[in-house]
Amino acid sequence: MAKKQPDSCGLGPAFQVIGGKWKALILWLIHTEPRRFGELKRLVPDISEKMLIQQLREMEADGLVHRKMFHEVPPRVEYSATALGVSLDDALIPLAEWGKTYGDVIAARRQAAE
Amino acid sequence: MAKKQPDSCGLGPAFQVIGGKWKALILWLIHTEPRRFGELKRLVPDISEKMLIQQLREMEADGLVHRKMFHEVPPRVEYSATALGVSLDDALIPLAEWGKTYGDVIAARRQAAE
DNA sequence: CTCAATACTTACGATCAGGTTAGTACCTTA
DNA sequence: TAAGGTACTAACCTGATCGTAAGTATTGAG
Repeated sequence: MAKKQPDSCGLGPAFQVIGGKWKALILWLIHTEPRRFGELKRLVPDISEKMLIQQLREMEADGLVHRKMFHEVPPRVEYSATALGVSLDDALIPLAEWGKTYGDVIAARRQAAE
Repeated sequence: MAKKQPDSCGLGPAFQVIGGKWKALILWLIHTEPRRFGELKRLVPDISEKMLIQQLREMEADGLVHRKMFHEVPPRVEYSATALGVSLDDALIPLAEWGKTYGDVIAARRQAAE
């Protein structure tokens, strides 16, 4: 679970639910279409299975993600974003835009400072 | 320094510069008017001096914050947001709005799950 | 009768963000 | 002469976060 965040201006709760290394990326991947567990694993090759489930479970507990299991012969589970999850994803768009615009500047600056 | 973030959709760089427990709050406090070190300390009473300087230095290195020192008798330093810092702050507004809107829902949900 | 595929679960260890406490140098005021 | 305000700096420690590697249950294919 994410760290305690001080709160003024409402960013605290937001960072609590979306903070960490993987959650934003996972939410992004499921925010339009449902994805299976193994599908997500393939889409995010650097994540371990443990982390993937852990993050999905936490997001499910926070109401951002819906989990639907099919009782089939090879087990099958689909994860999708809830309305709350989609709203959060929308709120992240400007930040993503900022990153796309200034990411290179930041990277270069860090490179130079190394 | 923030954790390595995987990047697609541009959120990686953004989280790198604004991630962590204090940076967003600090940026918020200086994004309109310059603030002195001690002023920030008073405004964020729970932060330790070490963390405050550390975060300010990192944000300065990332070009979000400008540091101006006055060579005066009691030393004096003012921190202010650069144009880049202000643009990042703007990009955070929708996320802050989301937090203000759904923060209570999340908190209640976590309370219930405890 | 073993093997592969699915979606997990568990145990352990490493790493890193964050916190605590103390100390620095400068000058002013009492 | 001692205390206090300013803006730091440094050493050390804890605990959350993240990663690695292995094991689980089910069933169908070969």
